[in-house]
Amino acid sequence: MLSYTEENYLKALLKLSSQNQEKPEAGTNEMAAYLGVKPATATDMLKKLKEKGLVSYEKYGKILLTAIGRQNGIAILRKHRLWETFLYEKLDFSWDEVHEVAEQLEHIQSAKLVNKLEEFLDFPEFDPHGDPIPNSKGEMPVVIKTLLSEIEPGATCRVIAVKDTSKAFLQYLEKLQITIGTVLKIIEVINFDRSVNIQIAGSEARNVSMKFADSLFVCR
Amino acid sequence: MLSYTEENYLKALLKLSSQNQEKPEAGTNEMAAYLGVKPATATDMLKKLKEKGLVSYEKYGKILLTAIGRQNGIAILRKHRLWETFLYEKLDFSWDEVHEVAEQLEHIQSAKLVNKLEEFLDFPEFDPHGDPIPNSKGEMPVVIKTLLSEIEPGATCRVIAVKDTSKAFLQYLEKLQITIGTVLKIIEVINFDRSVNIQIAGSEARNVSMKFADSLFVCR
DNA sequence: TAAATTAGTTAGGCTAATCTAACAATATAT
DNA sequence: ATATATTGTTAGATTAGCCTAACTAATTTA
Repeated sequence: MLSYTEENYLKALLKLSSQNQEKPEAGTNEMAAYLGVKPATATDMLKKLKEKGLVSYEKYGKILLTAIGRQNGIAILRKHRLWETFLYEKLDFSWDEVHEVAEQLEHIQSAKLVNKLEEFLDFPEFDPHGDPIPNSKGEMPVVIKTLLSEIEPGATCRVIAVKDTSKAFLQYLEKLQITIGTVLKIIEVINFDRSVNIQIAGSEARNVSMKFADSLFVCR
Repeated sequence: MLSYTEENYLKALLKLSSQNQEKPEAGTNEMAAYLGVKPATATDMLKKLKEKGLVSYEKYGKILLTAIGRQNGIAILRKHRLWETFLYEKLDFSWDEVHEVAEQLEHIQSAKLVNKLEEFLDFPEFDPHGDPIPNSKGEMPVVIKTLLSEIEPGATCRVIAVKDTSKAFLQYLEKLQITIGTVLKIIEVINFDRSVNIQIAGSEARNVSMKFADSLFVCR
């Protein structure tokens, strides 16, 4: 049985390692920053997780999840995303509110609960942010994600996920009436500041920043 | 903000003090036994809760919840019973399975979550065991509960709640097809062992033990 | 490549919640 | 009313998760 805290470390490690496929390991400082603790604390916990066979790591070396560690991490991710979906779809939570409550709900221990919840939600494949939900075997759909900033002018694309899940960004999206599935047309890229003129769901064109275009995943 | 553990102490105190109206206080040993800790641990926590103004108590004296302590306890009870209702009604959990998962869910911190959940469940007044669910103001319906063992022979009554919530009892009830609302007719009380012959929802009469008749609340 | 910077570890301490063992107060029974 | 039993408290130790300060290893830069 994993503690609340151990689960958070595994989830962080999973998140950080899946961020770029090329670098499937994380650093102590990076982890600590992500979890809001000091590096010394992370070192302690890593030793403990290593003892338990959940991560592989040597002093000053790379930190990697073991198969079991990854499996556990995915189980938590699954719960997190199912709960987000529940809050969004059934309880009318907004896009930017679901995360912090799901952070708590993901630690509830009950295999029956998560499976029944999944059934109740009709086996969703994606959470409200467009991220894939692992099934009970830990498998999840692989989606080729492209940043909005990488789409060539003139092309049309569909929003499939957010890269940035901060409240500020999610609230801005809501204001722009952009959600998962919204169709965007790239009108032009302004060379001066790399900002982009886009058309949202066929309405009038408007300008968004480079930072914005770098925070949204779309598919062509 | 209360810790997970503090919440459990408040809930225990509320439970023990509402058990008999005549004795609205609990003892250290009683509390400790209920929570599965040693009396010394309970003493420590009581001092802490007193510091925080949640219980009133002096060394070797009676333990009572303050108004604020009671309020907090009721809020937890409300969450517990709403989650039980959710699990039972929406996720097809059985009567005897809801409690242990609700024990975890009741500690989730989000005012919005509990209110939205209540709305989603259509403002239920009673949980699956027949216990009243406090509303957002902490009020709950007062129900006059009579034990099955106190009903006179020949009379008819309706099951309104269970006194014993153990798995063994709940599973037995399920087997007998007794649930909240089931109508029971008392045929006779056997003097020898105080067992009772009852008719369940109009079907054939059968004998149940004194212990059984002492574990079920009915209304006339 | 040597110095400076960054990343990571160790040692020692703190707090919350638990324990055991010993003790003190209260209640009960002859 | 005193002895016994029950109930409750204190003191001191333990563990998990966190901290700071001081250190060491690895990496980057001049």
